[in-house]
Amino acid sequence: MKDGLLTERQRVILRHRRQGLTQQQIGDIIGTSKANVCTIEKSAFENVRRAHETIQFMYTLDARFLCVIPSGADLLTVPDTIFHEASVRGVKVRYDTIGLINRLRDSVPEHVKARLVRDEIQVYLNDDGEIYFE
Amino acid sequence: MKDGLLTERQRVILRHRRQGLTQQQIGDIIGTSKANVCTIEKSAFENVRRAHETIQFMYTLDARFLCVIPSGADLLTVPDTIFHEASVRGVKVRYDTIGLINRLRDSVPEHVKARLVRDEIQVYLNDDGEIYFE
DNA sequence: ACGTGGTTAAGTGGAATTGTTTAAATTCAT
DNA sequence: ATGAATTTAAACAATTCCACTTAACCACGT
Repeated sequence: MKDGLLTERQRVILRHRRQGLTQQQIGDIIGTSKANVCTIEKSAFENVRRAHETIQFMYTLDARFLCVIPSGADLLTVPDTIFHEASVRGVKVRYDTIGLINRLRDSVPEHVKARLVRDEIQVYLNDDGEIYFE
Repeated sequence: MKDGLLTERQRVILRHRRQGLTQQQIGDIIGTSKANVCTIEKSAFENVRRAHETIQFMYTLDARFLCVIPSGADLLTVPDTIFHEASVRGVKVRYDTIGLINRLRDSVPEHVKARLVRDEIQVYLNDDGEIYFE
């Protein structure tokens, strides 16, 4: 029954940082190097990012699988695919073409390179038209 | 650059679970025992709980320390303590007495037993009157 | 050019997590 | 109360994560 993702060390550093202290100052206080403070702070942010991603995933549980975008697809063809699959299921997607592309880029940027889909992407659709990528 | 907290195994089990499958059925599908499915599902939920707690903590970063509720305090005395400390700082709490108690129970249920505060609770206050417990 | 603040990379010891099995215990509907 | 579903405990190997050091690198303002 541990508490959050962040370690005591990570929390302390985030707190001090929010107070405006420099990494060097924090290092002096907690007795370590500025490089170490930097590393710990970085992994703290990484943990927060993963926490968000995890919560995001839980939303996709309420969504149903819609389709898969194959690796190598042209990014600009993705919205039409999604609109079509959604209309088949009788659901109106709550994004337009541009909105969908932006949503995709925000959600799984590591799977997109310019106009190219570099890795296969799973698409999920909510009853209220929300879209999730994975 | 890993993605969320949940492992592939944990995500698959949560998905199948949401589809209504039993642990035995899932065990057959992914090739392991029902006991193992249970364990993995449990640790998945544990991870989700920690994700929530983590982003909850991030909110407290924007908040300032308000006061500490000592272990053994009567739950019903907590709101008045908080209202008083908040008014000293010139901030209007955005909850009434009942709302605060509910907020507290939702936020740190493991620190509350009936009317008794069993473990010390840190209280944080936002500029807009939001309250966070830890 | 120097100092300050921040970031990065490689490596290390120790702690924690994951998936697993086996076996026992518990809940729960019929 | 019988059986199915779920939960728990203990133990284990493999993996991952944490904090840390050292040493270097980048960007800046003076």
